[in-house]
Amino acid sequence: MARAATTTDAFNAVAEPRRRDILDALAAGERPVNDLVRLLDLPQPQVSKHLRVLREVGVVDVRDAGRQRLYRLNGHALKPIHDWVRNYEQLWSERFEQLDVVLEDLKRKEQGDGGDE
Amino acid sequence: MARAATTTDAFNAVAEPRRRDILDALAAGERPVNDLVRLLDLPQPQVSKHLRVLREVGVVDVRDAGRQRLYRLNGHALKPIHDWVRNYEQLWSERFEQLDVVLEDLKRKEQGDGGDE
DNA sequence: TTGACATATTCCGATATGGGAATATAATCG
DNA sequence: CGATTATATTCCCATATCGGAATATGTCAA
Repeated sequence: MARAATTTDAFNAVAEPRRRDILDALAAGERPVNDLVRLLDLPQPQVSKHLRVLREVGVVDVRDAGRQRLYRLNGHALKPIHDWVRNYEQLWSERFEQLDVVLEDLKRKEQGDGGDE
Repeated sequence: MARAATTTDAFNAVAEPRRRDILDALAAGERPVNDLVRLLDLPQPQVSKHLRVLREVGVVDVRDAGRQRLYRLNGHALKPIHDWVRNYEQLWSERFEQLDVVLEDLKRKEQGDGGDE
């Protein structure tokens, strides 16, 4: 097998920076494809292809509006990513770094206890 | 160009579920490779390969210990993912969903105001 | 209908992938 | 030293990718 398809997951879909850019642009609200083309300065077919991937993973929804297709963010599909990475948040939070300092202190004290050195 | 290398980003590195499993296992603390092999029930070469990717992206660190190599999580490298996805958190938070209800109410009222219907 | 606009799909090529299997490197033990 | 343990690397292959270019589909307007 090769690398998992981009349409497997939100994780895989969002690994592509252009697709994150698209989502960031859609955060402001529903937009037609050409809006995104202008905003991101990408060829239209590329944008359509990226949108297809995002749609297949459920992170965007589409709505027909005359000859336009309005894309809208569906944040729910990003929740698994958030839920996963959230477990590591403490590893860089300030409070945790403070805790680190305290633990270092304790360790040093403990060692001081053991010997007379 | 093809898809971005897995070693480009934390985003790309972490798109592979086995690599997330490895990180989850390392969350409990430093571990030698064979521990991971047993825990994840994967062939040892695979684990080593995944670890290489994770190392290149900086999400794990290694330390030599005799004939073992102890891998340790480096959460900081995951912060960009957290920072990005965090902006969307409100889209599925309960408070936001409550707000949605309120906004719907307002809209309905407004429409009721406009006409006599 | 014909034309203009908006979007989607298809074909192409270069590339990196993850898995399997085999093997290489490195460190320790007797 | 040779044997064993722990880990890393290499080779092979099937596959999906992104980008570019061209083209297809769909919708409105005159």
